[in-house]
Amino acid sequence: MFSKACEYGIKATIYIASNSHEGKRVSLKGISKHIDSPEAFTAKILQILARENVVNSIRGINGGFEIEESQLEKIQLADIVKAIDGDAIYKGCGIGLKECNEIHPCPIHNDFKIVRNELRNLLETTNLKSLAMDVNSGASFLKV
Amino acid sequence: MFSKACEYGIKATIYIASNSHEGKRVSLKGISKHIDSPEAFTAKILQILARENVVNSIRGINGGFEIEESQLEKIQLADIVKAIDGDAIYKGCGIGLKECNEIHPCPIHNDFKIVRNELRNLLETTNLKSLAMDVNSGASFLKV
DNA sequence: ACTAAATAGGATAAATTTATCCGAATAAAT
DNA sequence: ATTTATTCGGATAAATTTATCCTATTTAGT
Repeated sequence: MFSKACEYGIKATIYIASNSHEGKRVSLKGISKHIDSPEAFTAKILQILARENVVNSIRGINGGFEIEESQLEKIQLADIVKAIDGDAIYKGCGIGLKECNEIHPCPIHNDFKIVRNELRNLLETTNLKSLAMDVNSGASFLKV
Repeated sequence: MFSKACEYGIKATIYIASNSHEGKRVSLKGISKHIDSPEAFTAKILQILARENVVNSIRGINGGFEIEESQLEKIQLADIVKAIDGDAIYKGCGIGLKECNEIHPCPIHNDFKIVRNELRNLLETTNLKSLAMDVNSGASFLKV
């Protein structure tokens, strides 16, 4: 479904969010440890997310990654996915037709539309704050 | 969502089905032409599908691929996807946790479950015959 | 038997994704 | 100023996916 890079990106961002929500900045090392991801590869992904303004990166000693508290409710899962995998997954045709729509549908267009919209809805309406709070309360987990 | 191989596999199988439904056997060449896919790569995918008994392959002159009329209603999209990509896409965790379930959920588990089940339902209840008939009637398309 | 047309399957190449390494840049602390 | 901890970014490597090529095998027709 999502690329590995995107999976790491989602987990990393939620981890950063859950710490930012508690006023803590986290380092790459801490992130990859907590989400169980390869450090250098995770760094690349965080670079992308920082460039796309999903997370803030702070260089130098005591640096790391954080998200402004005020942003936590504004950033949606879709922002992360879009930055890393693009939006084909929740906008494109299920079997890769370039032109696939109501008047020129692929064979699974109508059924797939439902899945895609469900996914799109999930991604576009789930904000970081709620995800972070679930992790903080122990209601959900980022690894294993 | 699906791999390229799986997209080709789905399109190829529907194309074979739509011809089998009309009593016609089709060749690799004809398939890749009609679904707009690389011939040799498509051959590999058809090999897999033949091994998994999704399609029948007939070697030699006048050979090609076909599906028994009686099978058209029995084969579901899920059979194709499972043979090529496996079932992780409609059974696994959205962000790749090995253990992700009600008592140890990832942060998107509950919302993602809906998408996954919708997808699973689509794949497991859509049979080849209905897809083939739509293509034959001009209601849906396999390329562009 | 021979030929021609087709799939099977092994070897390999190209492209993309995933992953690592290392020096540069940055910033705080001493 | 120097040291130290950190991210940035370029280069490269490893793994996987996508794609091609070529020979073997199979089968129908002659």
